[in-house]
Amino acid sequence: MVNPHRVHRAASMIDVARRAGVSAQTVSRVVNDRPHVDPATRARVLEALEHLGYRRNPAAVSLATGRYRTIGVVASTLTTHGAVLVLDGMTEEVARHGYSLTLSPLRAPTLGAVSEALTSFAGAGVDAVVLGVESELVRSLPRPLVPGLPVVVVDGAGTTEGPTAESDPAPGLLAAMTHLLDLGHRQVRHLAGPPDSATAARRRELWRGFLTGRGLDVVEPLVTDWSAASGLAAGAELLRTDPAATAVVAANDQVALGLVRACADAGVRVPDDLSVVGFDDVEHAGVAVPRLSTVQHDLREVGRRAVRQLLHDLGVLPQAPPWPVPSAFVPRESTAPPPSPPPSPRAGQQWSNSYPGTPRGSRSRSR
Amino acid sequence: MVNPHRVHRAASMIDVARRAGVSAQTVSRVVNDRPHVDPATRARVLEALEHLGYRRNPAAVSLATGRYRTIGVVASTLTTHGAVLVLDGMTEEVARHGYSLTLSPLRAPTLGAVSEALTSFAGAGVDAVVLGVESELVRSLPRPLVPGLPVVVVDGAGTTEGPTAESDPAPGLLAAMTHLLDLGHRQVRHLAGPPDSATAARRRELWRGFLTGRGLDVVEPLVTDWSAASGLAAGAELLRTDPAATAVVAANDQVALGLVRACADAGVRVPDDLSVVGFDDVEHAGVAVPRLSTVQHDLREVGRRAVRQLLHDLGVLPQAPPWPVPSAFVPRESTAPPPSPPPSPRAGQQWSNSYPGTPRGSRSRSR
DNA sequence: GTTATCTTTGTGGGCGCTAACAGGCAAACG
DNA sequence: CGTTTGCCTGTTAGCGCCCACAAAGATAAC
Repeated sequence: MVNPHRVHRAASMIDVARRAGVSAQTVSRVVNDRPHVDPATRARVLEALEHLGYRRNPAAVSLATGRYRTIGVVASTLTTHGAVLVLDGMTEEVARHGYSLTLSPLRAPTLGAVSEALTSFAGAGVDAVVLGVESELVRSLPRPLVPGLPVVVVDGAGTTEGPTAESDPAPGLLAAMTHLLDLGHRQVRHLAGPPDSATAARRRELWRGFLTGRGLDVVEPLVTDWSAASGLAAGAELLRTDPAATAVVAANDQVALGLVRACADAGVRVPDDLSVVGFDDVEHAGVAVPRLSTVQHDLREVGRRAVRQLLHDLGVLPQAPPWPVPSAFVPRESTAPPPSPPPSPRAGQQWSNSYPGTPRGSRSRSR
Repeated sequence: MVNPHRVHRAASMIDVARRAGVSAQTVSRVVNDRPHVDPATRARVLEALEHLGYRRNPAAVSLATGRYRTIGVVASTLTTHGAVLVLDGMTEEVARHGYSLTLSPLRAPTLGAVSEALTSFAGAGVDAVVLGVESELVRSLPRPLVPGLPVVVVDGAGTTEGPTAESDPAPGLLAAMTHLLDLGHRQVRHLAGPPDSATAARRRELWRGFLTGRGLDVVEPLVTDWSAASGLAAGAELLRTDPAATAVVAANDQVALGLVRACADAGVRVPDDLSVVGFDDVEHAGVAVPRLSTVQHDLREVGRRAVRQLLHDLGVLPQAPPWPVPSAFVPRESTAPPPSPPPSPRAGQQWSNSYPGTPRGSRSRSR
């Protein structure tokens, strides 16, 4: 026998061609929906395709074309809800165009790990890459990241080269600040994200700019790592050291929720004693006690557009998507007027080493 | 010129072979770390590999070997935190073995969509598949799902064929129930997950079995879709229709948190008036107000083992991982003794059409 | 010293597909 | 009526790698 007996070998183009009485090339044309095939021939080929249950071998296609129809994702971690939403949006969009998504984990958020993941992708079956490393360190990577490999950085605010896939915190955050000021707040603090995060920096500077623009007090923000636990810790410290604050804008919802917890621990009522604003509008924000006023942005859309951006860079899509994706403020229950007429912005009024959890002046909420 | 000038073509084995003065086959042997290569030759090849920055072409390898070193993931949606953790664990484990993960979305949780995703994977560059569709419908798919394609169903409790990748809710859930009974609760209700979810069924039956085993009252659980919103709705209804309940075990944390919100809306204090137990121990459970007592299980580990299971099925790993992954109860603040001596289990004491939000007998918490 | 065995290396073929080109044929044009 | 143009189809030559086998030399066995 010429061909050894193989169990369950999938039908190849040759098999289909044989059955339809045409050449493999014609089958290829039909499969790829290319012109210059006689309708009758096409019908015969389609029948053979169907009958044999033909599925093209992606490895062979990739080998012949040099294209993989795959987009790689380098994500520092899937633990933040935001990253997941972006990923979900990418999955969705990618499927729409017949592409696949390949995940590469990145345990350590170091430069070496990133460029290693990048180069491993470079030669390894990926046409483009989404860099989901929200950290300033991406800036220090040499550009272009990988020659000939389109890369889009998600939320890499401030990178000079090319568009970055991100949502614009300005509309929502500014609306939130305006809302707080309209309510009567003059002491609006910030619980910032990690120092090396471009996203965190963006939100922080928006907050700072707004306050200085109105000539209001800017107290250096406490730093968190985006987590609820660090929000709790930073929140407790803020309550202890800065009793003048009547409102806090947190870097994200988890931090805001941690702060709410810190308030509960300290006997500070939200929103009666302290107004809290989050960022992201995670699912839980809408059902938390109290329901969290927050800034909403469509991270799934960011993921979708990131894919479209890459597909455009690859010449698959004629149009690049617009950037950035907008955001909006969603007022809920965690914001209210300040408890008492705001003290005139004068310094030196801090209690140091007061007991944590000291209850502060409370008055019933009036709306 | 024979070869047209190409920009930036990656080095192939032939290029490496030429530089090292050997044949491509020898390079292949070195690259794949196979024996029967002279140490000196190996060194020369390694040098050439390094110098040319060689990376093997995965498409060519796959074409030649028929293996893809890739595991496909069919996930109904990434919106539940649990699914994300499992995915994260898989990503981690897969990387450890030099495999990749490919994502396939599944918008509609229908039989057709699942088998379509499955067959599309079958011919399309994947050695094995993780089915992350937590729904009974998977049971009704014909077995084997795809001939010659190892498949592992995550949390597909009750499927007869092969091991399913899951955690065992029993230890944690039973400990939680015991904890509630020890506290003095006799009216323990359940807010169940969706009816077509095997996971939800498992938890529900564990709850029911425990109660009937002790001769306690079993009130049919209200149904949710895992979301906080549905937990809020079901929670409100439970508070309205079942005032005898002193404790509720929710299908997951989101539902539990929704219930807590419903309590806040209705003026019911947690845990003073009602004890609440969640399931999953999501990040927010630990900082919620009150901190949620919940059942913790290592979903990342489930993901890791799912991959190892598949790798074992493929003959890559000699040992299959143990199943299931255990769970444990984490008591926190949302559970306390019932507000008053539990009424004797007698029926006919329901208030119908009482006002939602009617405050119920409260007493200060005593621990 | 001769034969068997092992190690080291190379050769040819093929995985399934596509790109580029080459014909054949019909219609359109001058 | 010859030629150009367009459509349809097939041929050839790889893409980069791995498998089976062959061939050489080195070593061991007798």
